[in-house]
Amino acid sequence: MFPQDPFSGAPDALVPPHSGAPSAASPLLAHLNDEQLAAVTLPAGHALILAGAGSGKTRVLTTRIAWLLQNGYATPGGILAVTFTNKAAKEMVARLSAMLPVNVRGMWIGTFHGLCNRLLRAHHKAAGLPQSFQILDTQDQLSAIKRLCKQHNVDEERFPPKQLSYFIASCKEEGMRPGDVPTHDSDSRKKVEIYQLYEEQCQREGVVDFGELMLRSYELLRDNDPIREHYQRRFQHILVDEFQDTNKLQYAWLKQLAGNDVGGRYEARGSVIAVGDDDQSIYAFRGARVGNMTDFVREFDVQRQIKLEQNYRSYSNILDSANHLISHNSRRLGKNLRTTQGAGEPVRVYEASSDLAEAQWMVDEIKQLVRNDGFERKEIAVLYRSNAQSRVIESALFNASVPYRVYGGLRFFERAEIKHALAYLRLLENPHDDTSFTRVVNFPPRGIGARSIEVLQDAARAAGCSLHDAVSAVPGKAGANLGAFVAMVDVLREQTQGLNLRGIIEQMLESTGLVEHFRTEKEGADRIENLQELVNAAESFVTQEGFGRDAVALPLDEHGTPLIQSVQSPVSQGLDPNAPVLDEPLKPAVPGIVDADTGETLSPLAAFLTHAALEAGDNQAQAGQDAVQLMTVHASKGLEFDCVFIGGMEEGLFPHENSASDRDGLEEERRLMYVAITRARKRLYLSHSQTRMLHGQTRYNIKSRFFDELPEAALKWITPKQQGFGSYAPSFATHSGAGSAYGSSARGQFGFKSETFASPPVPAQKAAPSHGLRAGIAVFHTKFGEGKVLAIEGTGDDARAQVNFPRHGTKWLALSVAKLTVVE
DNA sequence: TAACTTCTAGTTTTT
DNA sequence: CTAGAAGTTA
Repeated sequence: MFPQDPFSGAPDALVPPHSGAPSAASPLLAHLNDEQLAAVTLPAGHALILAGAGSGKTRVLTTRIAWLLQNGYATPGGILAVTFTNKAAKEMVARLSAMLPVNVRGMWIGTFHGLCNRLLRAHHKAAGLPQSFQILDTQDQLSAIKRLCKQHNVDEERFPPKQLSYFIASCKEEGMRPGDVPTHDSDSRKKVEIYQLYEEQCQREGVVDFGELMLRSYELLRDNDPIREHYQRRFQHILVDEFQDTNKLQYAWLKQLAGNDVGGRYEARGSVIAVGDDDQSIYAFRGARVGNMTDFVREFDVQRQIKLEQNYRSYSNILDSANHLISHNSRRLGKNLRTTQGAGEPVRVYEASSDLAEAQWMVDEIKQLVRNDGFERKEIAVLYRSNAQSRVIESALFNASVPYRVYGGLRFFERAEIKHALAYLRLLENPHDDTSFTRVVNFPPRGIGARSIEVLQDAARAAGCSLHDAVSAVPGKAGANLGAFVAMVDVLREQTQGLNLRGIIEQMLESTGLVEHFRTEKEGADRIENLQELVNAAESFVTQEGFGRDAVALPLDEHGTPLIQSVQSPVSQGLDPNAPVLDEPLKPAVPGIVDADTGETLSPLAAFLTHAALEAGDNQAQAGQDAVQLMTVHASKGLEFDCVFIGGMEEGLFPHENSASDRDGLEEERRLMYVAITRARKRLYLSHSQTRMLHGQTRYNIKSRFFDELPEAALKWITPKQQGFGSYAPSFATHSGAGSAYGSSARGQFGFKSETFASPPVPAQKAAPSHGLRAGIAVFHTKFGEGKVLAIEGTGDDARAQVNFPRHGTKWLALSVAKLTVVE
């Protein structure tokens, strides 16, 4: 059945039967549908699982692992499961420990970055890093680059640090070191030069950024045969979640773990199972390559592909809408979700006159859903394409006293006061961390200004040492102040020797004067509270899972042979699903990260700092509250709600104007819409608005093209005929007032407005163009003044004109909304 | 050094 | 419009 034995060299006992009915008697496999069962009990070999939204993907992944263990096809140590987010990794661990009464110790389950971190700590020597290297987050990386630019007199106008940071991150994602980056002009040569300098700086300071974490561990595996082969031998079963989101480097990393390039031909040892959904690929903009899915099938010679198309989440009106929409994309692997649930409520579509009116409608609707239909507020989500849209909705909810929660703000470990505290802690670990040094050298203020720091930096560069070591070279008062700072940190380091993590942090908060500083600040109370929260976070980090539970990387001897043989204990032992679950608390008995060469463990402080960098923490408090959930569509991926509102369904917004120009961009927007729709279980509401405040200007948007790609039968337009009155409705009158152009005839403005505003399922009246406009004529707009019509497009409500205004540039205006008069 | 003013740009984002 | 950054002044 298989062209080559994928398990060559592996113990026979680990090979699942290539055929034969799975033991359906197992309670593990109960309640799985045929597709899921097939995926869970896949025979050895590589496989691609196309898991549609709401098809029980996580369940399949975890059950697969449990099944492998239970049947003795794998040992915990032979399993590596990789995800993108900490949340997904945690969920997998949680579900797995609920399924198996055995601890998950021994399995490598984590994010790409988390696993890379573990690998690099264990083999830091081979990777050329200090054991307690620190991790730079995006903020830290940017400030490191800024510092570098200043030092090397880089013109920040021509090379904005933000752009450089993006450039460096992209290079690393492509697997390129400075020497590998093609250069064509002086600009790109300069960028590569800065990239090189940045690398040297990081190396000197003992820090790595997120990209480096991936790239360095990829290179570690690639260039170090014993280490690579050790892990290849160990991980017989590799499972990858959200495979459609992997970038080039992550895929290459997986290939290193799974097998070798043999004379241009790729031979994978273990079994790689990639789970993903090409229709939910929404991160191409940050380097994700959906193409990895087809590459995987080709390069791993994948013999088995399973589609999970049974959806357990949504009613069919919602699902039909999703299917119909996504069918407009080309280049799909092909998948159609189905459900056994009924049609459910139609998808409701609403047209508002303004963004304010749209928000108000949402609030009214939400109140009804809660009051009349008994939905919980936390089961109602409002999704939008871009963050700017949340404001109006927030204020409408606020004014109506509806509790809400906005996702996507600053996260706990990203808060300024927390970053300051962490910087001090880092300096305790590594005095040469110049990024942390500069962050807190004058915070709280201690009379060390920009001038002093400049002098210090020059001295450090001249001596080729860290800022910490260069302090003594700075003369005068500045030098004295700097000396006092360094002495304070050094004393603190002495004082905290032997203290536990909590003690270290409390001592630090005291000695550095951080808490004292915020006591005098007006907004300081919250910050002090957060610092207290940091102590709590450290406390629970030590006592809870996380620190201590993880697998120990097997130490290797100089030939790369494991010093401790992986334990081949009878796996069946303790795997009886009916066995009582041990409820002994997880103790930090075994340190999580061990040096493979020395057996040295990472200090609790270093481990906590790693944790802080890799897991920025939940954003915003009151997570448990019964509050309406507000978030971008991107942030909603992986979540589900009873009721979902998708606002701002307008051309230019969704699909976004920056993406609508090329096909790939538009297809990603469509996938984004697909993700948004499939979040809903029971009710789905779509809305668009005729006018919207954006960048301080009123924009007139026409409704999204995506409406035309939804099945008419599943939709219901609910815009009331009377809607559009009151203060929110833009007047249809011309600039000279309601009376002149249309007149307040017998028809009355009510009748007139209702027809104009209500958006019936379209083509009802396809009357001749009533606007009387054509290209070339001059028009007047109340806001923009006089302009010239360049083009007309569409009919009826969709009609819009491109007008060039001398003062405001060329704009597309929806004629059903914009106040245009023909200039005689 | 800190408070104040002016300027500018403005999708999506995890690790 | 409005947040964040850069520039300016006491």
